[in-house]
Amino acid sequence: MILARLVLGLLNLAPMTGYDLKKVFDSSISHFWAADKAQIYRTLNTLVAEGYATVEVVPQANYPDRQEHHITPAGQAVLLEWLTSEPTPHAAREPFLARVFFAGNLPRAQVLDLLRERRAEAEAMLTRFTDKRESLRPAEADRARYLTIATLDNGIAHTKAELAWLDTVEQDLP
Amino acid sequence: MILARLVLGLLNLAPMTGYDLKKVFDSSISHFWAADKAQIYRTLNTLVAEGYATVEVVPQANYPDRQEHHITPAGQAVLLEWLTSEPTPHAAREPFLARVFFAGNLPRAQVLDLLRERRAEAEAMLTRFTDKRESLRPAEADRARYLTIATLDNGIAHTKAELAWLDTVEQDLP
DNA sequence: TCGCCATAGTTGTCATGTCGACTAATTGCG
DNA sequence: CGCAATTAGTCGACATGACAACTATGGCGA
Repeated sequence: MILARLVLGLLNLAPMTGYDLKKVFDSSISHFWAADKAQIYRTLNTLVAEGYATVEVVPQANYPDRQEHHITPAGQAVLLEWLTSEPTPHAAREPFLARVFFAGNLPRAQVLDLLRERRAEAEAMLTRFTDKRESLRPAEADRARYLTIATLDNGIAHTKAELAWLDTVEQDLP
Repeated sequence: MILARLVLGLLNLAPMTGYDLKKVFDSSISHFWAADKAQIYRTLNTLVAEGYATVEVVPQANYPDRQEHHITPAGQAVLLEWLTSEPTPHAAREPFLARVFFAGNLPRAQVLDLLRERRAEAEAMLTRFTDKRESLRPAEADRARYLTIATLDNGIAHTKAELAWLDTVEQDLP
């Protein structure tokens, strides 16, 4: 489970509850990973069962108890191992390109619709990414911070590449 | 099932067996979709059950019978509907970026290793893509052909963007 | 006061993907 | 001659993901 590695990575930065993790996934991580709430909680359970994390129940005054999960040394070991292991080649899966591939029988106008919808999506993504990027601007001297920002820059670069591709296809489409 | 749509798209180009489909997926489609053999055969079964495809058994002299699957008018209808329907936003999932995000504690040299492995992968992809692109060069006047080539160009554009991103990260990494 | 929102987490079910083993005939290579 | 590869397809089991419903509590605004 790769999600287990990501969760360990986050727990390594700070102890967190499943609820916290979900929020981090939806904010800082959303540009390269999406995680289901139920999946996160189940992953935490397996991590505890495997000894890669421990739970500390923190009572709160007006809110439900926090089940704070802490990474263990064993957990840090598998995290490190994951980071340095051979990457398994990522299976391509691009639903939009699938549509484009089969859109040959459609009238030209409908193909252009398809492309314009994609453009709208890409433009929305680009503004989201650049906005976030602006808010993160300072402190690039430390490596960890530089790398997290670099993942955002990666998203920005790819989104721009997508827009440039759309430019040429919209122009040249016979 | 989105795989069902892709299979319908291919059956719409020509009647095929599951075996044929697998080969097409692994050659013409591999740059944007990966499909498991078992999954393809099961998808064909459901397509037949739903009335979107029919089977024609074609005996062969020296090889096992071919179970040629043909798209039906109903199948063509759902294919068309898919092509023109709202695209469902694609959940981001980039294992490599996940590693980069958490690689902050690693020594600089190991981060560079990670990046160089990625570069090797990207360069291999780029040559595969451009090779295929060379072999496909002529006949861009017809829209269907243009679009299938455009999906390849999309892969090339993104791979180049990835390499450019790697250039700057490898240079600037603190 | 009613209902919604935020906090925090659980459970169930279905869909989809993944991996590997298995059948079976034929062709080609060394 | 033997063995691997190609053609063609099937089956079972498990992993992963997705979606929704459900339990609780307390704060806040209309």
